Amino acid sequence: MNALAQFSTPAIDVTPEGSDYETVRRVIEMITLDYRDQPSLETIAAEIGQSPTQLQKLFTRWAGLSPKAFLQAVTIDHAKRLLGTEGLPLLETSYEVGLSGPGRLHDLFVTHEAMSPGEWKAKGGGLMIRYGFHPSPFGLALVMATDRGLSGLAFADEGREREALDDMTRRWPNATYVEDKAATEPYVGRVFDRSKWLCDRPLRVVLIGTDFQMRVWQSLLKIPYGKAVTYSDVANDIGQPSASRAVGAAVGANPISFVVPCHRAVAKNGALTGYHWGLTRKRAMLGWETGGA
DNA sequence: TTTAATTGTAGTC
DNA sequence: GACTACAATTAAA
Repeated sequence: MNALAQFSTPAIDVTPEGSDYETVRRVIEMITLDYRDQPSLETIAAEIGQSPTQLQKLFTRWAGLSPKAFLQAVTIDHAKRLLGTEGLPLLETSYEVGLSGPGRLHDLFVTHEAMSPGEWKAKGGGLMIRYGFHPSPFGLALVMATDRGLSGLAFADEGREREALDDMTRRWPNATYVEDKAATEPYVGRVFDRSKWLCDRPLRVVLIGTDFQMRVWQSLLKIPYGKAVTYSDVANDIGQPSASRAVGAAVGANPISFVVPCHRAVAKNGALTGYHWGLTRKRAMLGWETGGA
């Protein structure tokens, strides 16, 4: 229970970046939710308690786009464009990776190892997972790592750290969890700093899930930066065209969000559908990538 | 816009 | 094992 108390303490201003996202999140929420009666920047600023100019600046610094441009970047039209051009690159690319091995997957150089639940249960029963909370451009990030590589990445709103932790530990109940910020910290820098994406040393991740989920995730890893695919595209890619619904479920179960670019999967009509850690965050990621590209 | 068809998971019995 | 509810869907009426 002591640990609990520690988590529930709302960390108000962990870092500048952390609180920035909180502000940005609210802005995105407002302009996307009430797109019908498009609140002006002034209205939003007033609501949040900041001056319009200040807000404008903050937002642009964060996303690389003005709020207006950002809004446009997450519209259906834009998503459609990401989908449409260049035919079907996803389907062309063949798997050059077996179950495990290095690969140039999207723009992050990632090596992934697959582990089935059975394997996990047998071998991973006593496995230790180190975790830690770190600030990220999308709020507080919960990072989990085994000695073989990154195994989980989740997000938490401020004060909700406990929820995220529960959500992740529930997936692999047999593991031992130890808080160890020092061990997880390096991953954060690597993942959220785009300048470090191209690097000679691959990022090592460990995928834990069923066979089907693994195929889905590997498929997602092939989506290039700034592109998007539909759930049925993925379903096609793994050879089960009618399983789009199941693909959705598998995508949602992805334990390493962001690294596995689940935010690049959209519905067929271009709309952004659900997201485990909040639709707003999905929009934020997509917009963020658009801005930096 | 509502509806029916669909598939892999996880939980229950 | 079988059965059921559920999920980031989709195509069709």
